[in-house]
Amino acid sequence: MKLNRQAALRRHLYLDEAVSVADLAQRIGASLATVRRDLQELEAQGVVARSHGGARLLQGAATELAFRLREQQRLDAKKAIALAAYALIRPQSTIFLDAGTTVLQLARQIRLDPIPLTIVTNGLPVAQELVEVEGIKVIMLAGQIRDENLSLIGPLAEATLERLHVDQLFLGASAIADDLNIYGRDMTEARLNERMLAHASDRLLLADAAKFGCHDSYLVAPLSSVGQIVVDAALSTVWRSRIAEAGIGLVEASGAAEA
Amino acid sequence: MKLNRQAALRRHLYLDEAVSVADLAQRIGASLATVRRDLQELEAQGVVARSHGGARLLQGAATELAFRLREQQRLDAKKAIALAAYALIRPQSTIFLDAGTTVLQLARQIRLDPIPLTIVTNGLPVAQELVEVEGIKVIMLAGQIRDENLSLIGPLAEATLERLHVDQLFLGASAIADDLNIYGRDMTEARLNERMLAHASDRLLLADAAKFGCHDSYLVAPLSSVGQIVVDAALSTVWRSRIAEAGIGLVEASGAAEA
DNA sequence: CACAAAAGATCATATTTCTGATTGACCGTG
DNA sequence: CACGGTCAATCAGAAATATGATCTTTTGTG
Repeated sequence: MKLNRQAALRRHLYLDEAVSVADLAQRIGASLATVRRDLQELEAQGVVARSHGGARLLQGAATELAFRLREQQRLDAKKAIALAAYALIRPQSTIFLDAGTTVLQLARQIRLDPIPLTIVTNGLPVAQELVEVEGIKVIMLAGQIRDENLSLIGPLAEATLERLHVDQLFLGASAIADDLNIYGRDMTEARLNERMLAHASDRLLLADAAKFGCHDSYLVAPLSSVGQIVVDAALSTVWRSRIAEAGIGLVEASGAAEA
Repeated sequence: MKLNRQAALRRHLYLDEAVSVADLAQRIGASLATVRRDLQELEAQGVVARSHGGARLLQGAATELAFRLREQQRLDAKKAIALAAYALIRPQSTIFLDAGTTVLQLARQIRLDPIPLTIVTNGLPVAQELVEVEGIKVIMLAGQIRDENLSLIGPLAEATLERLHVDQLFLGASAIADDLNIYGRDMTEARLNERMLAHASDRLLLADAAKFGCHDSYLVAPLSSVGQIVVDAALSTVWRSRIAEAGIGLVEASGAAEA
């Protein structure tokens, strides 16, 4: 009850930047006193800043919230894809996990059912997930932390990459456009992702159906530079044939994913 | 109440490896049912494994618990030292924070009262603390994650270091022995710490009084390789004069420094 | 300085959570 | 198969927490 309410508060604050206490109380259906108390808590957590009459999200919390939301989008598809990708991992090998939300689900899967592996990643959440898991050795790239998705990027990350080679690369993507190219949201991260491709024997792209036919700002690499694509069942036949024409392997995640 | 009890459970499990439910109930002063429920929760959290009659800590949780305990030890002294060190930071500069628990307190202090800085670290908890803090740019070293304190170590970390130079280095230590050398608990990390010293203009050692006169396994560097030492008020006069003799600056943390 | 809106404090009620006892089910052992 | 020990489920009382109303204090505004 309380948590729902606070989540609703966050959502409204995220949507509206700055909202009055009275507004929030009305929208959520709680008393002014309760909203104030909730805002107090959120303030103590460093999520919001309060002023007379209202409150607004702190800049840091906004990006964190956006990340959480992105993580929840098409969660079932992501879990299904992660499960299919999990089946492709070879024990005792070295794999690379990038910093996307789909790949994060793969990390969760590995945590739930550990396989002896060396895992290289540039994603803080991925590392967090796999730390202290039995049989998993985690190696991180260097770099500057990108707040938006807690990835490590930049020259230092690329330099670290130069010293590594992995058996399998599991790559996420922001968009797979109609021109058969993979696109990303951040320039430096897109460039890093492109470099990753050169340092892996097998290259797998993890992308749910909604990513296909979209576009984003920065080119990562042509789709043909990956060997296999793991998608959920919702992918259109048009795209299936396109991928087949391009000679890229397609792995379809079966059904909905449950624990 | 409940949290205290569960903390007590963890502690007993940490001390005794495997303990019977009846034992735990008696030691903690709760009913069997309560202990079982608590163990259920801890099991769901992945902290313990239960078997008929008792429970034991999972290997991963043990190291995490040890870290938490270490973090709590002499917490007041660490906070006081962190506060004193905080005052020495110059805005707009680039500083290095190592992966120790004292330095982690410094990171907390910076988070509470942000200064525009570029912060380089090899500690995951430090990065976690400073991510998304206004005005702070966080850069991580590469490397393998060491479970015991979530630090990044190894050849990759050292290689990253080669590309960096910072204005100030804030170094923790496991022990400052009578031979006026700094010692560490892990060989690879000790070596990394030694390398850090070469890449900083100012070198500060953060250590509470209890660290002096102790010994540990791996040599980091001679004490004289740091320019200043930040300690709490409890440091003995013997050590004060020793440090003065060695020509090393001493910064004393004011305020509370009791166990 | 006066006014109104908002925030804080206090309190009684409602709700949730926690706890230990009881019961019956489920092992493994002799 | 009987037995001792352990576990899960259920329940009722106790304790903690959440909530909204009311009242007082603070804050911002003209």
